Amino acid sequence: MAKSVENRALKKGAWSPEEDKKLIAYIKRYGIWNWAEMAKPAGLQRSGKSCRLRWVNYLRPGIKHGNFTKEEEETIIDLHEKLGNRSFHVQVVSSSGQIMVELNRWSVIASKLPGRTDNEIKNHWHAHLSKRLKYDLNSLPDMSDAEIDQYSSFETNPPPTIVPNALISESSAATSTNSLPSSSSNPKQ
DNA sequence: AAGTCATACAACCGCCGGAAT
DNA sequence: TATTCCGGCGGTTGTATGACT
Repeated sequence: MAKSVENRALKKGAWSPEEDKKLIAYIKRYGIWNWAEMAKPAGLQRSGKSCRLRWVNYLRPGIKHGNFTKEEEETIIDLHEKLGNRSFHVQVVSSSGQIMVELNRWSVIASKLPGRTDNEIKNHWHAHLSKRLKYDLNSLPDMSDAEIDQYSSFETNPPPTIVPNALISESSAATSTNSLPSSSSNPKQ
């Protein structure tokens, strides 16, 4: 199939207020139907991916900007610890039966923080929280490699991962707010 | 005041999975 | 069944801004 979008002369970099207005106006009028095709009639020389990212992360209604609260940071750290793997699956009960839905780490965390986007959480994690955890680990008492080997059982007892088959309702899956296994199911707790 | 460095944030790239054909 | 496209994600990069010397 031929590429449906002309990739030449696509604009990159920061979005201007005019571009934002164009995208918002187009989506208000026609809705989201195909990111790759929408940019051109919207008057934007942007890739579909760029438009989608801009909308999802900044222009979409309800997006919260600004500093993360302590509670939000704790939520991120807690969930990041639980969702160590890239993704997991949940079973969703729909009228047509059970279907499996894949949820990804950052989007799961974002679903727990209304108004926050996965990209914003990811950036905040890399910029702040990962470093903070790193420093916390560095503040642990000194142990030699031999001591670490002696007391660790990583080979036979790897860190726990999420048990994927949490049974959730369709309505809760839509917001993903109740789609995580409870913390009590995590052996680390 | 100017230059340098560190930090924060916006955006891009590459990849993958699902849907459509 | 195979192929192609689109949406979405994680990781990474680029740039603006502030702090420091």
